[in-house]
Amino acid sequence: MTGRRHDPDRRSRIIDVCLDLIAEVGVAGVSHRKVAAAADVPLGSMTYHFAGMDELLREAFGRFARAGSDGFEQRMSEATDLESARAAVVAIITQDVFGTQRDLVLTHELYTLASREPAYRELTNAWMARSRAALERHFDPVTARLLDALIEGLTIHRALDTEAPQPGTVTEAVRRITTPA
Amino acid sequence: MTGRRHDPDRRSRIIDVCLDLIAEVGVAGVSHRKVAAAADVPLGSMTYHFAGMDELLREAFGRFARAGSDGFEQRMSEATDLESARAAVVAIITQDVFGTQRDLVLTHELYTLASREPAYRELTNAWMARSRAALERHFDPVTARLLDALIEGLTIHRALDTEAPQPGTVTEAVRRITTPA
DNA sequence: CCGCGTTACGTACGGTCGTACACATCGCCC
DNA sequence: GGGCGATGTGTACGACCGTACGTAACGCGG
Repeated sequence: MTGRRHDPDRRSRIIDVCLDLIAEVGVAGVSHRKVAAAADVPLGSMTYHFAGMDELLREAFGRFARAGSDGFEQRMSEATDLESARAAVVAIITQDVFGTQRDLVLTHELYTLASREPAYRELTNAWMARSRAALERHFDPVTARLLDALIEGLTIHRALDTEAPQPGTVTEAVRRITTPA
Repeated sequence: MTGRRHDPDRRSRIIDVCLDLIAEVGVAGVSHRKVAAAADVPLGSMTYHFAGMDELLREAFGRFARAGSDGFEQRMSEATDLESARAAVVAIITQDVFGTQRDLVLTHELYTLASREPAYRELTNAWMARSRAALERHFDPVTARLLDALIEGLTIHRALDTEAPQPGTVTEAVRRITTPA
């Protein structure tokens, strides 16, 4: 039971390093050998800890999705009224969950996998469900759904657009979407 | 006797087949050999027609982006007033540009590349610029920008969400975004 | 009809990949 | 202390990869 020689978080570290590597070279460029080298573990550790590349990828993106979801919920839970809820959504879009280039790239990689393979779609579905639930604490279901889509779209634009976005644009979009007829 | 010798559209066919293959197995799963087999051309044709994998991918996604852009412009050009412009946007989201699973997957693959490599970001930027210009024929610049983001977001949700979307949701979203204070 | 440049192809090479599997190293129990 | 499972590692194998390059098939001016 106690027989662990070294490095109890090795498995977890491999997963983290794998995410970093994906952000850098893409899922396409990741290999057992590169992850092993980056995590400074022997190649044999890869097959020892993970049944195959799929298992590693699924665990890595599972962790990533859960982390994003947690940040989202946290941010929304701090809002108390309509105005602060709107502000929370703006914060999520402009600085929070996808603030870094790393997270933006990882999000796209995950979506790409999800668009083709059902196993990954479960991850994105769970993520979207949690986001919507968090939004529904402050908005009606239809608005929550639309907001969720808007967040997605504005995030992507922020990721790909080269020209800097207007500061008030996001605020304006959130205001319009959260203003029913 | 070796047939095939003269085949003027070969290069073009390779590009099309490459897109199909990407949709099926992802950029990660594409190789010169697989494309050659799928297009029924010898392996040597790959290096003959394309300097390398990058060139093939860039041409393929260039064609894809231009096709999507064309459809977008066409659809918007048919609108004559505010109401028909709104309807055109709804049509784009729900049935048109990303109507097929193939196109959805390809869009994500392109975004993933663009999020990491500037060469592909030029493609997505040109695409987004054309979309915005088409929208600005009917909407003010800020609204056009927001609409563009909304289209992106709703499209992604349509792609990944398993549960069927409410029919009126998209219409409602477009109405809200295109209704300034 | 004949060279001959252009176009296109077949193949072979060096490299990276995932993974299996023999083997080393440890803690524990007797 | 000595065997013995459990835990972890090093390495080798076969598959697949991109690409370079020698060579064959063609069109055409002479």
